[in-house]
Amino acid sequence: MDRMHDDEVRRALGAFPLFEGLPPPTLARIAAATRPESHEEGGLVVRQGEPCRAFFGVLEGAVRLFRLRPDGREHVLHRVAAGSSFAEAAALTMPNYPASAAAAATPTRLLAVAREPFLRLFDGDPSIGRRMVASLSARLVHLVGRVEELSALSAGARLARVLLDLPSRADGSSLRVELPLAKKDLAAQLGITPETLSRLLRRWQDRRVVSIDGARVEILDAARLIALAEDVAP
Amino acid sequence: MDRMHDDEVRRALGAFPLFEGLPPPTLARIAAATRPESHEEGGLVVRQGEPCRAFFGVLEGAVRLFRLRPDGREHVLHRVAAGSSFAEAAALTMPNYPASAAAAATPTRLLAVAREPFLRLFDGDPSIGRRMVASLSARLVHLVGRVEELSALSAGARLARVLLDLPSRADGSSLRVELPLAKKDLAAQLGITPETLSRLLRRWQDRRVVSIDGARVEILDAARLIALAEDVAP
DNA sequence: CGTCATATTGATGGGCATCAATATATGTGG
DNA sequence: CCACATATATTGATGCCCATCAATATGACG
Repeated sequence: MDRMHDDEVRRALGAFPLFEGLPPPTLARIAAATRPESHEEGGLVVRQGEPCRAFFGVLEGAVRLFRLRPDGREHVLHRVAAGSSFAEAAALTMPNYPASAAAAATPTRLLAVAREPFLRLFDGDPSIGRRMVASLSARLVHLVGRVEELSALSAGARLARVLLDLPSRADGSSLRVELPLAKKDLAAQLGITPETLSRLLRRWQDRRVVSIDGARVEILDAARLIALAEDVAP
Repeated sequence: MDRMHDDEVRRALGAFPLFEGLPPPTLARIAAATRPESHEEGGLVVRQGEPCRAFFGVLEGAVRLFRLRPDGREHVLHRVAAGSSFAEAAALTMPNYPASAAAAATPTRLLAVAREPFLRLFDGDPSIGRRMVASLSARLVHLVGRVEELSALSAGARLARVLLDLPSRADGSSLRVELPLAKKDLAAQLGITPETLSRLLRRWQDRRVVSIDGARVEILDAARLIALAEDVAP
Protein backbone atom coordinates (compact mmCIF):
# COMPACT_ATOMS: atom_id res chain seq x y z
CA MET A 1 0.00 0.00 0.00
CA ASP A 2 3.02 2.26 0.49
CA ARG A 3 4.25 1.47 -2.99
CA MET A 4 3.35 4.12 -5.56
CA HIS A 5 5.01 5.02 -8.79
CA ASP A 6 6.36 8.52 -9.20
CA ASP A 7 3.79 9.51 -11.78
CA GLU A 8 0.96 8.28 -9.55
CA VAL A 9 2.33 10.54 -6.86
CA ARG A 10 2.65 13.37 -9.36
CA ARG A 11 -0.92 12.99 -10.55
CA ALA A 12 -2.20 12.83 -6.99
CA LEU A 13 -0.26 15.97 -6.06
CA GLY A 14 -1.62 17.86 -9.05
CA ALA A 15 -5.15 17.14 -7.84
CA PHE A 16 -4.67 19.07 -4.61
CA PRO A 17 -5.83 22.69 -4.67
CA LEU A 18 -2.46 23.79 -3.37
CA PHE A 19 -0.66 22.49 -6.46
CA GLU A 20 -3.35 22.98 -9.04
CA GLY A 21 -1.96 24.39 -12.25
CA LEU A 22 1.71 23.71 -11.57
CA PRO A 23 3.56 22.49 -14.66
CA PRO A 24 4.32 18.74 -14.75
CA PRO A 25 8.10 19.14 -14.43
CA THR A 26 7.63 21.09 -11.21
CA LEU A 27 5.17 18.51 -9.92
CA ALA A 28 7.74 15.85 -10.69
CA ARG A 29 10.33 17.63 -8.60
CA ILE A 30 7.87 18.01 -5.74
CA ALA A 31 6.95 14.34 -6.13
CA ALA A 32 10.58 13.49 -5.54
CA ALA A 33 10.28 15.07 -2.09
CA THR A 34 7.06 13.21 -1.37
CA ARG A 35 6.45 9.83 0.11
CA PRO A 36 3.24 7.94 0.89
CA GLU A 37 2.23 7.05 4.44
CA SER A 38 -0.47 4.80 5.82
CA HIS A 39 -2.15 5.06 9.20
CA GLU A 40 -4.82 3.21 11.11
CA GLU A 41 -7.60 5.02 12.90
CA GLY A 42 -6.19 6.91 15.85
CA GLY A 43 -2.63 6.77 14.56
CA LEU A 44 -0.75 10.00 15.20
CA VAL A 45 0.50 11.73 12.06
CA VAL A 46 2.15 14.74 13.63
CA ARG A 47 2.43 15.90 17.22
CA GLN A 48 1.83 19.43 18.41
CA GLY A 49 5.12 21.20 19.17
CA GLU A 50 7.29 18.89 17.08
CA PRO A 51 9.47 20.50 14.42
CA CYS A 52 7.64 20.69 11.08
CA ARG A 53 9.04 17.96 8.90
CA ALA A 54 6.37 17.91 6.17
CA PHE A 55 2.88 18.84 5.11
CA PHE A 56 0.32 16.36 3.92
CA GLY A 57 -2.31 15.54 1.35
CA VAL A 58 -5.07 13.06 2.20
CA LEU A 59 -5.56 10.37 -0.45
CA GLU A 60 -7.99 8.14 1.39
CA GLY A 61 -9.66 8.20 4.77
CA ALA A 62 -9.60 11.34 6.88
CA VAL A 63 -7.52 13.18 9.46
CA ARG A 64 -8.54 14.91 12.64
CA LEU A 65 -6.61 18.04 13.67
CA PHE A 66 -6.63 18.89 17.35
CA ARG A 67 -4.85 20.88 20.00
CA LEU A 68 -4.08 19.73 23.47
CA ARG A 69 -5.55 22.11 25.97
CA PRO A 70 -3.89 23.15 29.20
CA ASP A 71 -6.35 20.94 31.11
CA GLY A 72 -5.35 17.94 29.02
CA ARG A 73 -8.56 17.67 26.99
CA GLU A 74 -8.26 17.84 23.23
CA HIS A 75 -9.94 20.51 21.16
CA VAL A 76 -10.83 19.37 17.64
CA LEU A 77 -10.02 22.10 15.16
CA HIS A 78 -10.93 20.51 11.91
CA ARG A 79 -11.51 17.32 10.03
CA VAL A 80 -9.61 16.91 6.77
CA ALA A 81 -11.22 14.68 4.16
CA ALA A 82 -9.68 12.94 1.17
CA GLY A 83 -8.65 15.42 -1.52
CA SER A 84 -7.55 18.13 0.89
CA SER A 85 -4.20 18.92 2.39
CA PHE A 86 -3.18 20.10 5.84
CA ALA A 87 -0.26 21.64 7.70
CA GLU A 88 0.82 23.60 4.60
CA ALA A 89 0.66 26.91 6.41
CA ALA A 90 2.65 25.47 9.29
CA ALA A 91 5.29 23.93 7.05
CA LEU A 92 5.70 27.16 5.11
CA THR A 93 5.89 29.62 7.95
CA MET A 94 6.33 27.96 11.32
CA PRO A 95 9.19 26.01 12.88
CA ASN A 96 6.88 23.68 14.87
CA TYR A 97 3.46 22.17 14.38
CA PRO A 98 0.80 24.24 16.14
CA ALA A 99 -1.56 21.24 16.44
CA SER A 100 -1.59 17.44 16.36
CA ALA A 101 -3.07 15.30 13.62
CA ALA A 102 -4.43 11.77 13.87
CA ALA A 103 -6.00 9.42 11.35
CA ALA A 104 -9.79 9.26 11.68
CA ALA A 105 -10.41 6.18 9.54
CA THR A 106 -8.80 2.88 8.62
CA PRO A 107 -6.98 2.94 6.35
CA THR A 108 -5.89 6.55 5.98
CA ARG A 109 -3.38 7.07 3.19
CA LEU A 110 -1.41 10.29 3.00
CA LEU A 111 1.21 11.94 0.86
CA ALA A 112 3.89 13.60 2.97
CA VAL A 113 5.73 16.44 1.23
CA ALA A 114 9.00 16.94 3.08
CA ARG A 115 9.46 20.50 4.24
CA GLU A 116 13.12 21.15 3.59
CA PRO A 117 13.35 19.93 0.01
CA PHE A 118 10.05 21.61 -0.80
CA LEU A 119 11.19 24.94 0.58
CA ARG A 120 14.43 24.66 -1.39
CA LEU A 121 12.36 24.22 -4.55
CA PHE A 122 9.98 26.99 -3.59
CA ASP A 123 12.72 29.47 -2.71
CA GLY A 124 14.82 28.54 -5.71
CA ASP A 125 12.14 29.02 -8.36
CA PRO A 126 9.84 32.01 -7.78
CA SER A 127 7.50 30.88 -10.55
CA ILE A 128 6.32 28.11 -8.24
CA GLY A 129 5.18 30.61 -5.67
CA ARG A 130 3.61 32.77 -8.35
CA ARG A 131 1.54 29.90 -9.67
CA MET A 132 0.53 28.75 -6.23
CA VAL A 133 -0.56 32.21 -5.18
CA ALA A 134 -2.38 32.68 -8.47
CA SER A 135 -4.35 29.46 -8.32
CA LEU A 136 -5.10 29.78 -4.62
CA SER A 137 -6.50 33.26 -5.09
CA ALA A 138 -8.55 32.20 -8.08
CA ARG A 139 -10.00 29.40 -6.00
CA LEU A 140 -10.65 31.82 -3.17
CA VAL A 141 -12.59 34.14 -5.45
CA HIS A 142 -14.64 31.21 -6.61
CA LEU A 143 -15.41 30.02 -3.10
CA VAL A 144 -16.35 33.47 -1.85
CA GLY A 145 -18.84 33.57 -4.68
CA ARG A 146 -20.18 30.19 -3.64
CA VAL A 147 -20.65 31.32 -0.04
CA GLU A 148 -22.55 34.41 -1.11
CA GLU A 149 -24.70 32.45 -3.51
CA LEU A 150 -25.48 29.78 -0.96
CA SER A 151 -26.80 32.26 1.54
CA ALA A 152 -28.44 34.69 -0.86
CA LEU A 153 -29.85 32.70 -3.77
CA SER A 154 -32.56 30.08 -4.03
CA ALA A 155 -31.75 26.52 -4.99
CA GLY A 156 -33.30 27.14 -8.40
CA ALA A 157 -31.13 30.18 -9.07
CA ARG A 158 -28.00 28.26 -8.14
CA LEU A 159 -28.92 25.42 -10.44
CA ALA A 160 -29.68 27.83 -13.28
CA ARG A 161 -26.26 29.40 -12.81
CA VAL A 162 -24.52 26.07 -13.05
CA LEU A 163 -26.37 25.27 -16.26
CA LEU A 164 -25.52 28.64 -17.77
CA ASP A 165 -21.85 28.35 -16.79
CA LEU A 166 -21.44 24.93 -18.32
CA PRO A 167 -19.73 24.75 -21.71
CA SER A 168 -22.53 24.74 -24.25
CA ARG A 169 -22.93 23.87 -27.91
CA ALA A 170 -25.38 25.81 -30.01
CA ASP A 171 -28.02 23.66 -31.68
CA GLY A 172 -30.55 25.53 -33.75
CA SER A 173 -32.39 27.95 -31.46
CA SER A 174 -31.31 26.13 -28.31
CA LEU A 175 -28.15 25.31 -26.38
CA ARG A 176 -27.03 21.86 -25.37
CA VAL A 177 -25.04 21.23 -22.22
CA GLU A 178 -23.86 18.06 -20.59
CA LEU A 179 -23.97 17.60 -16.81
CA PRO A 180 -20.42 16.90 -15.69
CA LEU A 181 -21.44 14.87 -12.62
CA ALA A 182 -24.12 12.47 -11.49
CA LYS A 183 -27.24 14.34 -10.42
CA LYS A 184 -26.76 13.36 -6.78
CA ASP A 185 -23.28 14.90 -6.80
CA LEU A 186 -24.52 17.98 -8.57
CA ALA A 187 -27.19 18.28 -5.88
CA ALA A 188 -24.54 17.99 -3.17
CA GLN A 189 -22.46 20.69 -4.82
CA LEU A 190 -25.51 22.96 -4.92
CA GLY A 191 -26.28 22.24 -1.29
CA ILE A 192 -29.67 20.68 -2.01
CA THR A 193 -31.11 17.16 -2.04
CA PRO A 194 -31.40 15.05 -5.17
CA GLU A 195 -35.19 15.18 -4.81
CA THR A 196 -35.22 18.96 -5.01
CA LEU A 197 -32.92 18.91 -8.03
CA SER A 198 -35.19 16.45 -9.76
CA ARG A 199 -38.27 18.55 -9.04
CA LEU A 200 -36.66 21.76 -10.27
CA LEU A 201 -35.65 20.20 -13.57
CA ARG A 202 -39.11 18.67 -13.87
CA ARG A 203 -40.84 22.01 -13.37
CA TRP A 204 -38.59 23.76 -15.87
CA GLN A 205 -39.17 20.99 -18.36
CA ASP A 206 -42.96 21.33 -17.96
CA ARG A 207 -42.58 25.05 -18.63
CA ARG A 208 -40.47 24.43 -21.73
CA VAL A 209 -37.42 26.21 -20.28
CA VAL A 210 -35.22 23.15 -20.64
CA SER A 211 -35.45 19.62 -21.91
CA ILE A 212 -33.80 16.78 -20.03
CA ASP A 213 -32.49 13.49 -21.31
CA GLY A 214 -30.32 11.83 -18.69
CA ALA A 215 -27.21 13.98 -18.38
CA ARG A 216 -27.99 15.88 -21.60
CA VAL A 217 -29.74 19.17 -21.00
CA GLU A 218 -31.17 21.31 -23.77
CA ILE A 219 -31.73 24.96 -22.88
CA LEU A 220 -34.87 25.97 -24.80
CA ASP A 221 -35.47 29.40 -23.27
CA ALA A 222 -32.15 30.96 -22.27
CA ALA A 223 -33.70 34.33 -21.41
CA ARG A 224 -36.04 32.67 -18.94
CA LEU A 225 -33.21 30.65 -17.46
CA ILE A 226 -31.17 33.81 -16.94
CA ALA A 227 -34.12 35.35 -15.13
CA LEU A 228 -34.30 32.25 -12.94
CA ALA A 229 -30.58 32.57 -12.22
CA GLU A 230 -31.20 36.10 -10.92
CA ASP A 231 -34.08 34.90 -8.75
CA VAL A 232 -36.43 37.37 -10.42
CA ALA A 233 -38.77 34.81 -12.05
CA PRO A 234 -40.97 32.30 -10.25
CA MET B 1 -9.31 61.75 -3.62
CA ASP B 2 -6.17 60.34 -5.19
CA ARG B 3 -4.10 61.59 -2.28
CA MET B 4 -3.36 58.93 0.31
CA HIS B 5 -0.52 58.70 2.76
CA ASP B 6 1.75 55.71 2.55
CA ASP B 7 0.55 54.21 5.79
CA GLU B 8 -3.06 54.53 4.72
CA VAL B 9 -2.13 52.55 1.62
CA ARG B 10 -0.25 50.05 3.74
CA ARG B 11 -3.16 49.53 6.08
CA ALA B 12 -5.55 49.12 3.16
CA LEU B 13 -3.25 46.58 1.51
CA GLY B 14 -2.97 44.56 4.70
CA ALA B 15 -6.74 44.24 4.79
CA PHE B 16 -6.88 42.34 1.50
CA PRO B 17 -6.92 38.55 1.81
CA LEU B 18 -4.01 38.33 -0.59
CA PHE B 19 -1.70 40.22 1.75
CA GLU B 20 -3.12 39.16 5.07
CA GLY B 21 -0.40 38.31 7.53
CA LEU B 22 2.49 39.95 5.70
CA PRO B 23 4.87 41.78 8.05
CA PRO B 24 4.56 45.59 8.03
CA PRO B 25 7.96 46.23 6.43
CA THR B 26 6.99 44.07 3.49
CA LEU B 27 3.63 45.80 3.22
CA ALA B 28 5.48 49.11 3.19
CA ARG B 29 7.60 47.98 0.28
CA ILE B 30 4.52 46.80 -1.61
CA ALA B 31 2.83 50.10 -0.78
CA ALA B 32 5.68 51.88 -2.52
CA ALA B 33 4.67 50.09 -5.73
CA THR B 34 1.01 50.98 -5.24
CA ARG B 35 -0.96 54.00 -6.29
CA PRO B 36 -4.64 54.89 -5.88
CA GLU B 37 -6.97 55.29 -8.85
CA SER B 38 -10.48 56.65 -9.17
CA HIS B 39 -13.06 55.77 -11.79
CA GLU B 40 -16.60 56.72 -12.63
CA GLU B 41 -19.22 54.14 -13.42
CA GLY B 42 -18.44 52.53 -16.76
CA GLY B 43 -14.82 53.69 -16.74
CA LEU B 44 -12.46 51.03 -18.09
CA VAL B 45 -9.81 49.89 -15.63
CA VAL B 46 -8.04 47.34 -17.78
CA ARG B 47 -8.66 46.11 -21.30
CA GLN B 48 -8.65 42.48 -22.35
CA GLY B 49 -5.46 41.62 -24.26
CA GLU B 50 -3.43 44.53 -22.92
CA PRO B 51 -0.14 43.74 -21.21
CA CYS B 52 -0.61 43.24 -17.46
CA ARG B 53 0.64 46.35 -15.76
CA ALA B 54 -0.87 45.85 -12.31
CA PHE B 55 -3.39 44.10 -10.17
CA PHE B 56 -6.00 45.85 -8.08
CA GLY B 57 -7.74 46.06 -4.75
CA VAL B 58 -11.17 47.67 -4.52
CA LEU B 59 -11.45 50.27 -1.77
CA GLU B 60 -14.87 51.67 -2.60
CA GLY B 61 -17.49 50.98 -5.22
CA ALA B 62 -17.30 47.85 -7.35
CA VAL B 63 -15.79 46.48 -10.54
CA ARG B 64 -17.33 44.37 -13.26
CA LEU B 65 -15.07 41.82 -15.00
CA PHE B 66 -16.09 40.78 -18.49
CA ARG B 67 -14.81 39.19 -21.66
CA LEU B 68 -15.60 40.28 -25.16
CA ARG B 69 -17.13 37.44 -27.09
CA PRO B 70 -16.41 36.73 -30.74
CA ASP B 71 -19.86 38.09 -31.61
CA GLY B 72 -19.07 41.36 -29.86
CA ARG B 73 -21.36 40.87 -26.88
CA GLU B 74 -19.81 41.03 -23.45
CA HIS B 75 -19.91 38.13 -21.02
CA VAL B 76 -19.84 39.18 -17.37
CA LEU B 77 -17.55 36.93 -15.40
CA HIS B 78 -17.73 38.41 -11.98
CA ARG B 79 -18.46 41.41 -9.89
CA VAL B 80 -15.77 42.50 -7.45
CA ALA B 81 -16.95 44.35 -4.35
CA ALA B 82 -15.02 46.61 -1.98
CA GLY B 83 -12.51 44.64 0.08
CA SER B 84 -11.61 42.21 -2.65
CA SER B 85 -8.87 42.24 -5.23
CA PHE B 86 -8.78 41.20 -8.86
CA ALA B 87 -6.36 40.40 -11.66
CA GLU B 88 -3.81 38.99 -9.17
CA ALA B 89 -3.68 35.66 -10.95
CA ALA B 90 -3.22 37.40 -14.28
CA ALA B 91 -0.51 39.71 -13.01
CA LEU B 92 1.39 36.85 -11.43
CA THR B 93 1.26 34.37 -14.27
CA MET B 94 0.10 35.90 -17.55
CA PRO B 95 1.63 38.46 -19.88
CA ASN B 96 -1.73 39.96 -20.89
CA TYR B 97 -5.08 40.51 -19.21
CA PRO B 98 -7.52 37.71 -20.05
CA ALA B 99 -10.55 39.94 -19.43
CA SER B 100 -11.58 43.57 -19.19
CA ALA B 101 -12.59 45.41 -16.04
CA ALA B 102 -14.85 48.42 -15.67
CA ALA B 103 -16.06 50.41 -12.68
CA ALA B 104 -19.64 49.52 -11.72
CA ALA B 105 -20.32 52.44 -9.39
CA THR B 106 -19.44 56.11 -8.95
CA PRO B 107 -17.03 56.66 -7.43
CA THR B 108 -14.94 53.50 -7.56
CA ARG B 109 -11.61 53.82 -5.78
CA LEU B 110 -8.89 51.27 -6.41
CA LEU B 111 -5.36 50.50 -5.33
CA ALA B 112 -3.20 49.51 -8.29
CA VAL B 113 -0.19 47.37 -7.37
CA ALA B 114 2.28 47.66 -10.24
CA ARG B 115 3.28 44.29 -11.62
CA GLU B 116 6.97 44.70 -12.26
CA PRO B 117 8.04 46.13 -8.93
CA PHE B 118 5.80 43.67 -7.13
CA LEU B 119 7.26 40.69 -8.95
CA ARG B 120 10.76 41.94 -8.18
CA LEU B 121 9.86 41.96 -4.50
CA PHE B 122 8.14 38.62 -4.71
CA ASP B 123 10.96 36.92 -6.55
CA GLY B 124 13.62 38.53 -4.43
CA ASP B 125 12.25 37.46 -1.06
CA PRO B 126 10.79 33.96 -0.96
CA SER B 127 9.31 34.52 2.48
CA ILE B 128 6.72 36.77 0.85
CA GLY B 129 5.49 33.91 -1.29
CA ARG B 130 5.56 31.55 1.67
CA ARG B 131 3.41 33.83 3.76
CA MET B 132 1.00 34.51 0.91
CA VAL B 133 0.59 30.82 0.14
CA ALA B 134 0.20 30.03 3.83
CA SER B 135 -2.48 32.62 4.51
CA LEU B 136 -4.33 31.93 1.29
CA SER B 137 -4.51 28.23 2.03
CA ALA B 138 -5.59 28.83 5.60
CA ARG B 139 -8.35 31.05 4.30
CA LEU B 140 -9.29 28.44 1.76
CA VAL B 141 -9.63 25.78 4.44
CA HIS B 142 -11.81 28.13 6.41
CA LEU B 143 -14.05 28.91 3.45
CA VAL B 144 -14.45 25.29 2.44
CA GLY B 145 -15.66 24.67 5.97
CA ARG B 146 -18.10 27.55 5.65
CA VAL B 147 -19.52 26.19 2.41
CA GLU B 148 -20.06 22.78 3.93
CA GLU B 149 -21.64 24.22 7.03
CA LEU B 150 -23.90 26.53 5.10
CA SER B 151 -25.36 23.70 3.09
CA ALA B 152 -25.39 21.04 5.79
CA LEU B 153 -26.14 22.72 9.11
CA SER B 154 -29.13 24.60 10.45
CA ALA B 155 -28.91 28.27 11.29
CA GLY B 156 -28.91 27.39 14.97
CA ALA B 157 -25.99 24.99 14.63
CA ARG B 158 -23.97 27.60 12.76
CA LEU B 159 -24.64 30.19 15.42
CA ALA B 160 -23.74 27.75 18.20
CA ARG B 161 -20.43 27.07 16.46
CA VAL B 162 -19.59 30.73 16.27
CA LEU B 163 -20.30 31.15 19.97
CA LEU B 164 -18.18 28.14 20.87
CA ASP B 165 -15.29 29.28 18.69
CA LEU B 166 -15.19 32.74 20.18
CA PRO B 167 -12.47 33.42 22.74
CA SER B 168 -14.11 32.80 26.12
CA ARG B 169 -13.37 33.67 29.70
CA ALA B 170 -14.37 31.22 32.42
CA ASP B 171 -16.67 32.71 35.05
CA GLY B 172 -17.75 30.32 37.76
CA SER B 173 -19.64 27.47 36.14
CA SER B 174 -20.23 29.41 32.91
CA LEU B 175 -18.27 30.95 30.05
CA ARG B 176 -18.44 34.52 28.93
CA VAL B 177 -17.92 35.53 25.32
CA GLU B 178 -18.21 38.85 23.58
CA LEU B 179 -19.79 39.15 20.13
CA PRO B 180 -17.15 40.68 17.86
CA LEU B 181 -19.66 42.30 15.48
CA ALA B 182 -23.05 43.93 15.54
CA LYS B 183 -25.81 41.33 15.51
CA LYS B 184 -26.92 42.30 12.02
CA ASP B 185 -23.40 41.68 10.70
CA LEU B 186 -23.13 38.42 12.59
CA ALA B 187 -26.43 37.39 11.00
CA ALA B 188 -25.09 38.24 7.55
CA GLN B 189 -21.97 36.20 8.19
CA LEU B 190 -24.13 33.26 9.22
CA GLY B 191 -26.31 33.63 6.14
CA ILE B 192 -29.47 34.33 8.13
CA THR B 193 -31.60 37.38 8.90
CA PRO B 194 -31.27 39.46 12.05
CA GLU B 195 -34.79 38.38 13.03
CA THR B 196 -33.81 34.72 13.01
CA LEU B 197 -30.68 35.44 15.01
CA SER B 198 -32.71 37.31 17.58
CA ARG B 199 -35.24 34.49 17.84
CA LEU B 200 -32.56 31.83 18.24
CA LEU B 201 -30.86 33.69 21.08
CA ARG B 202 -34.24 34.30 22.67
CA ARG B 203 -35.16 30.63 22.59
CA TRP B 204 -31.82 29.56 24.02
CA GLN B 205 -32.12 32.16 26.73
CA ASP B 206 -35.57 30.89 27.66
CA ARG B 207 -34.12 27.39 27.94
CA ARG B 208 -31.25 28.60 30.12
CA VAL B 209 -28.60 27.60 27.59
CA VAL B 210 -27.22 31.12 27.34
CA SER B 211 -27.83 34.50 28.83
CA ILE B 212 -27.70 37.60 26.66
CA ASP B 213 -26.86 41.16 27.61
CA GLY B 214 -26.22 43.20 24.50
CA ALA B 215 -23.02 41.90 22.98
CA ARG B 216 -22.10 39.96 26.13
CA VAL B 217 -23.11 36.32 25.97
CA GLU B 218 -22.90 33.98 28.93
CA ILE B 219 -22.85 30.30 28.08
CA LEU B 220 -24.73 28.60 30.90
CA ASP B 221 -25.01 25.09 29.48
CA ALA B 222 -22.01 24.38 27.28
CA ALA B 223 -22.91 20.70 26.81
CA ARG B 224 -26.29 21.67 25.44
CA LEU B 225 -24.76 24.28 23.16
CA ILE B 226 -22.33 21.71 21.80
CA ALA B 227 -25.27 19.43 21.02
CA LEU B 228 -26.96 22.33 19.25
CA ALA B 229 -23.79 22.93 17.24
CA GLU B 230 -23.97 19.32 16.04
CA ASP B 231 -27.64 19.70 15.10
CA VAL B 232 -28.55 16.79 17.34
CA ALA B 233 -30.68 18.70 19.84
CA PRO B 234 -33.91 20.58 19.16
C1' DC C 1 -34.15 65.50 23.13
C1' DG C 2 -35.18 64.14 18.55
C1' DT C 3 -33.40 61.35 14.87
C1' DC C 4 -31.83 57.38 12.83
C1' DA C 5 -29.83 52.70 12.97
C1' DT C 6 -30.21 48.48 15.33
C1' DA C 7 -32.84 45.02 17.81
C1' DT C 8 -36.82 42.55 19.28
C1' DT C 9 -41.30 40.32 18.74
C1' DG C 10 -45.45 38.62 16.16
C1' DA C 11 -48.04 36.68 12.10
C1' DT C 12 -47.79 34.41 7.82
C1' DG C 13 -46.23 31.76 3.91
C1' DG C 14 -43.09 29.32 0.90
C1' DG C 15 -39.03 26.73 -0.05
C1' DC C 16 -36.88 22.84 0.72
C1' DA C 17 -35.97 18.61 3.61
C1' DT C 18 -37.74 14.39 5.08
C1' DC C 19 -39.95 10.04 4.65
C1' DA C 20 -41.74 6.69 1.62
C1' DA C 21 -42.66 4.22 -2.64
C1' DT C 22 -41.62 3.23 -7.34
C1' DA C 23 -38.88 3.43 -11.57
C1' DT C 24 -34.69 3.37 -14.04
C1' DA C 25 -29.91 2.65 -14.57
C1' DT C 26 -25.63 0.19 -13.59
C1' DG C 27 -23.20 -3.56 -12.65
C1' DT C 28 -22.39 -8.70 -11.34
C1' DG C 29 -22.26 -13.62 -11.46
C1' DG C 30 -24.22 -17.73 -13.21
C1' DC D 1 -27.33 -12.92 -22.14
C1' DC D 2 -30.41 -12.81 -18.63
C1' DA D 3 -31.64 -12.54 -13.74
C1' DC D 4 -30.54 -10.49 -9.76
C1' DA D 5 -28.64 -6.99 -6.74
C1' DT D 6 -27.51 -2.39 -5.88
C1' DA D 7 -27.12 2.47 -6.76
C1' DT D 8 -29.39 6.35 -8.71
C1' DA D 9 -33.49 8.96 -10.20
C1' DT D 10 -38.20 10.30 -10.08
C1' DT D 11 -42.59 11.41 -7.90
C1' DG D 12 -45.85 12.24 -3.97
C1' DA D 13 -47.28 13.70 0.91
C1' DT D 14 -46.17 16.23 4.84
C1' DG D 15 -44.02 19.44 7.92
C1' DC D 16 -40.51 22.51 9.69
C1' DC D 17 -37.23 26.07 9.26
C1' DC D 18 -36.51 30.40 8.11
C1' DA D 19 -37.56 34.64 5.18
C1' DT D 20 -40.76 38.23 4.75
C1' DC D 21 -43.62 41.94 6.17
C1' DA D 22 -45.00 44.80 9.85
C1' DA D 23 -44.96 47.09 14.32
C1' DT D 24 -42.61 48.46 18.36
C1' DA D 25 -38.60 48.92 21.44
C1' DT D 26 -34.05 50.16 22.40
C1' DG D 27 -30.00 52.19 21.76
C1' DA D 28 -26.38 55.56 19.68
C1' DC D 29 -25.23 60.17 18.93
C1' DG D 30 -25.13 64.98 17.38
